Amino acid sequence: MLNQQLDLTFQALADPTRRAMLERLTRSPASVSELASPLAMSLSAVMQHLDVLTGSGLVLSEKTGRTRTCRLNPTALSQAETWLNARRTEWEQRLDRLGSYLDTLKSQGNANES
Amino acid sequence: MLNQQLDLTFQALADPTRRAMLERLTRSPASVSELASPLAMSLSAVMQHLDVLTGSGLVLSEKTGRTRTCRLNPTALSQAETWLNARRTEWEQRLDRLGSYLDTLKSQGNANES
DNA sequence: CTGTTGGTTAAGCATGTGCTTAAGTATCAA
DNA sequence: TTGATACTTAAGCACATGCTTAACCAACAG
Repeated sequence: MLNQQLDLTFQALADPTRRAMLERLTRSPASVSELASPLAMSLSAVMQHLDVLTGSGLVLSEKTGRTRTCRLNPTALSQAETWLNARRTEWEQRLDRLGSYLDTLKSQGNANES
Repeated sequence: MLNQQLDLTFQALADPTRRAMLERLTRSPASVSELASPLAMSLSAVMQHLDVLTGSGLVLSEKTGRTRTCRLNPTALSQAETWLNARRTEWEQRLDRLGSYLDTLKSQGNANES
């Protein structure tokens, strides 16, 4: 299912540490220890966050020598953005329809009201 | 931090049942049992999902008589959308700055096969 | 008043999440 | 080869999550 992808993406985005890592990666690719250095937790914990991020597809990484370089993958990001955008758009369209419906009611009401 | 709001919002969005409830609410407001009827779980479970949705601010509800009517709150939605948009935009700006460098990297080392 | 409907609350349980420490495995440098 | 560096894996623990069932309360309807 494609929805499973959204599960993983939103779940990954739900943690402030992981969002901080993503914000770091929007500036430039980084190694695991570069990602870890500003964070007040063990390297192992950062690795586990990184697993969530790569598991969701939000982050790609490859290893050269003994360092792993991580970078943002915008595809998964824009998929989540698309879902949110669709919801907001549908909601606004509904509001528009409701608006004109209310307008109709109003003019009808003027005719029907005693 | 105001980021706690993002935690709650993304956490709420990370569950397929809750996203289904939101999609239902984009069409029209609904009562708790209307929200529950297409879902294969107890009313109590739906209530708990609803608590998460209202707790994140994504859904507003008010009770009249014995029925509670729920409706979408687009504000929290667009806040999450804004965060995603900012990340993608920053990433694209970075890509623009480094575009030719990435092309160089690609033609250098990566003999990418199917 | 009596029963039904619509919702709410509480308890319990299995599984998931976010850490920790400890013990690896490969590089790379000297 | 010896040792530091950069990550990796495993185990364990406290707490959160996503359900369940059961009991409960507050409108209505008859």
